[in-house]
Amino acid sequence: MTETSVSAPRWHELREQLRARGLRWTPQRRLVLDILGGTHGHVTGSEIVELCREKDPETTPSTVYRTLDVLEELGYLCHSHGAGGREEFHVLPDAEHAHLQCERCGQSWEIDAGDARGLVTSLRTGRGFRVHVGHLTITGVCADCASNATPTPSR
Amino acid sequence: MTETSVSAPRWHELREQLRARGLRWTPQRRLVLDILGGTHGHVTGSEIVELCREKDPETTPSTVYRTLDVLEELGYLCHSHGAGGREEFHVLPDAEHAHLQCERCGQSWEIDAGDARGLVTSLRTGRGFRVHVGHLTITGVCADCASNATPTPSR
DNA sequence: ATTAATGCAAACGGTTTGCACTACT
DNA sequence: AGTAGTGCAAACCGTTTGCATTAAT
Repeated sequence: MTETSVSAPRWHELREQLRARGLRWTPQRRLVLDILGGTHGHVTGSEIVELCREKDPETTPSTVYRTLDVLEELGYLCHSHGAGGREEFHVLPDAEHAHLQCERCGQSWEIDAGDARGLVTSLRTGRGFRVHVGHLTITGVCADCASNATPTPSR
Repeated sequence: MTETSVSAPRWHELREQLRARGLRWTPQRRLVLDILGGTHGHVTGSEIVELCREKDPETTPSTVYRTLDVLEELGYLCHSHGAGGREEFHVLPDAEHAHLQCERCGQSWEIDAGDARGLVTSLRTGRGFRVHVGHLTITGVCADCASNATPTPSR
């Protein structure tokens, strides 16, 4: 009942969802899902490929990307675009959260939707714009970097 | 399009800034600046290349990108990463603004920093995180698309 | 037996780089 | 004259695609 790993219990769900659509449960898909279950925040596509290769060096990028597409269609993931302009995926959490990313050190944190609530509701009531919170990445400078006051990198 | 562009008056400033750094004022840089002066919101790097080519078909991508780098260093521009993961540049406005972008229709709007103020201050006081407002792109669904209720595109 | 999914290799698209040449200053 | 900037072509990197093959159903 209690989940030590997030991915294991989700396999069942996923297998069913795949079946329901006439799609298939393959070792490669399982691996990707497994990797994703072990990640915390964002991961870029190529990082996922990398991680998969650590477990199975045979892993092919195309398969991984295709799997990510499927997982996103099924609503297991969503992707956004990070500071480097690369695709970043993250497992959909129970509550959608936004991301905070430091431009200096590159670290990122999740912030819960409540932190953004004011913004979200004002945009919705004011303009009818529905913010996709899970897609929201806020960049800036984190507390550590701000106090260490390193000169801003040019790019 | 009437060319009461914003760029002309800025040429002087820019020339001086370039000179002050021992950098040079070239026709290519002028062209890029000219193009940028005629844009409103975001433009991707390749769009800028494209636009430059319309005025001068000889335009080379590398030159454009290098110019954009210089302009950003000088503080005339900043770039962020849009929905397609491509680099998006925009001329720095007097007041920094954030961007609102619709996931369905792709349109985007500028929102003034005030709209995001609650978020910005709460992150700053709560976590010491300084939001880079000009870098903030909020995605979601705009009023029109929400009412037309088109099925969400897969990607 | 079907036909979805894989693996490969090649293509792609935006961006970057090395280098010889050009042209601002 | 000196050196920043240009143009070209090739490299790059992450991602995508076509196609023949494999394997889940």
